[in-house]
Amino acid sequence: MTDFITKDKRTHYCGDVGISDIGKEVILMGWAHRRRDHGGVIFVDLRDREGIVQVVFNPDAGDAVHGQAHRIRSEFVLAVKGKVRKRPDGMENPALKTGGIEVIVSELEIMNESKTPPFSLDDVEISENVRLKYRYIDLRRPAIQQNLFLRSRLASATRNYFDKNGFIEVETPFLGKSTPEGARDYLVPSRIYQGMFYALPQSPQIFKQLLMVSGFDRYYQIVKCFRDEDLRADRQPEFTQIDVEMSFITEEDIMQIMEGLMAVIFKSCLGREIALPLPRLTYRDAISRYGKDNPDVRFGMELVDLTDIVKNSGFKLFQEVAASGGIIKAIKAEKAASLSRKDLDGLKDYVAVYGAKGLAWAKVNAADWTSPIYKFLQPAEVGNIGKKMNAKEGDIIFFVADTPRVVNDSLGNLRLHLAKKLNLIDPEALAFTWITEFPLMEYSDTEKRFVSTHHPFTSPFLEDLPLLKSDPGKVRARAYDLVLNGSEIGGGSIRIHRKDVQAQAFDALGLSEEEARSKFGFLLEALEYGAPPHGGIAFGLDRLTMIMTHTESIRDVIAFPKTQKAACLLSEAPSKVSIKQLMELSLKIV
RNA sequence: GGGGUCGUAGUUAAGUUGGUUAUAACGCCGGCCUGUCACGCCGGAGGGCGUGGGUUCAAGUCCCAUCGGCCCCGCCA
Repeated sequence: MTDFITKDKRTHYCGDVGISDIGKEVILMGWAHRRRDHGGVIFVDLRDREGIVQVVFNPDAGDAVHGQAHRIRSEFVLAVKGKVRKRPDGMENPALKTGGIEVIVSELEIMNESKTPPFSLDDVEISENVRLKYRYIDLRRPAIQQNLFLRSRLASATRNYFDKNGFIEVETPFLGKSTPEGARDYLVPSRIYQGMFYALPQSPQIFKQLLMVSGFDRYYQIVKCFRDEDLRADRQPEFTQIDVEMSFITEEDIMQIMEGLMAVIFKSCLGREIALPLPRLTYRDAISRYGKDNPDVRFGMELVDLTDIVKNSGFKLFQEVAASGGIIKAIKAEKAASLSRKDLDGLKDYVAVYGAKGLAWAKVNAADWTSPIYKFLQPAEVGNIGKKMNAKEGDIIFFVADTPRVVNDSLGNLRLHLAKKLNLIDPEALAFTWITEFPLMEYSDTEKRFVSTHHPFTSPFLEDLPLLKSDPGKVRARAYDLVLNGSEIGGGSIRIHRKDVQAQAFDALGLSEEEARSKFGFLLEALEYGAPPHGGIAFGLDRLTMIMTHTESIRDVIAFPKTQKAACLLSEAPSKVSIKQLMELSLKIV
């Protein structure tokens, strides 16, 4: 009897056995992916993380091998010893990396049996609740394993890059202090201080700034962050950031370092070259041309402002919107004849989600337009619009007239929607854009005050400082986001390093000195002890992995993700806790 | 907080205007089979339709509530 593992070590991964191993005796361990039992000869596809190889059980191998092989079922764990053989002529399987060879088994151990799995690893369309409940089986699927391997290589390349460039990785606390502003905190009750709570970090923001005050100069960390907000296809309550902070630098230095990181990551993980430097767009231009601050620039179809052309239009709606301070913008879908009348009407519902009360469209013909609004427009208007939009026969123009916010929002999203529908996006393209000059703060209708666009420690442009009191919405921030293929993959800023400027910022945010002192007192005090000029950035590791693996869901790049209701179907978290636990924390469920 | 969509054997789905014992494929179990690779052939088991109410002579099919998966708006500095 062979003593697998203790004496006979595995010699190869299944997927690594190849032509060069012909004639060798190998020892393989893995899972029975599929069996084909012919009564006589039995074939088993043996699978491990590196791939699949066909192992063959011949009747002449004896009962201890061939007899046992009849018992093998899906996902049994096997160890086999055997000789690698070139497959007989015409029996090769080109679909398999190892399809040129097979292993003739001389010894077999069934190391473990398996219940019949709830789903086949080959089925692609298993409902997600089943997949998540049996995540450990789901994670056996090669496609997901590939995602996690790439994620690991990405993290490794990142650490390597920062190590080479003089950065130090420092761990910051998970149990911290709840801060106002920003996302809802996950809270952790304190046993020792009854009635008090820690908060899990939304990001290590303040601590990394303190590390700059301490003189570490260049910090990075690959770190979990927690935000108790509602989930989306690209949002999980716990997610991973590549967090960076540097001292004695400007925006340019940070952007340059991060562009280098992107180049290294894409080169080492995917073999792709990134042309540097990366293109930039101001926030203002991004909104104006794409309607969003995370524009997908893999295709055109930019937003065109028609307000001047149609403000005196025969179409009353355009006239009224323009008169009341609104704007009229349009996008042009080229050669969009494939869109039916029904499609066009359906798009109305699509933009309604973003607050648009209507969506006008116009099919451009050789001499006129087919459009519900054509009859209201003067010929000169039609001509000017067509000219400004460079419209050609077969194009379709979409108009939205509303407040700037609604117009940009709805057309910006419609642009994306149409691009997908019309197949305008090259799935292999990598379109990076830096977005700069964000507004420092925006007015919040719900809070009835100005709130930070980025966070309250973001430095304003010095020349805009005087506006902080008079017109806070106009102050530009020294903040920057990196957008890749329409997804915000990172963002950061130059921080305020002087206490007096920080106080002005808090003041503009409506935070009193006492409030600021009680919430951020330790940071304010630190700024008084020789804080260097500093700034940083944080990247979303999960989103970056999504783009690199072409996955639609963040759950496909996280080993054990939460559902949209923030539950773990595998472990059944969250769960009730015992009265005893509650008592220790002096908590009562209301 | 709101909108949409889905929930029927282990899995993926079908299920007519409510009407006998709820279909299929794959999987599973048993038998046969020495070159398959989605092996093949023969036979078989398996669910009462997410859950709880209601309407009806009769409910996967209609109504109400509720639970859960997914997508979106709000939210996410």
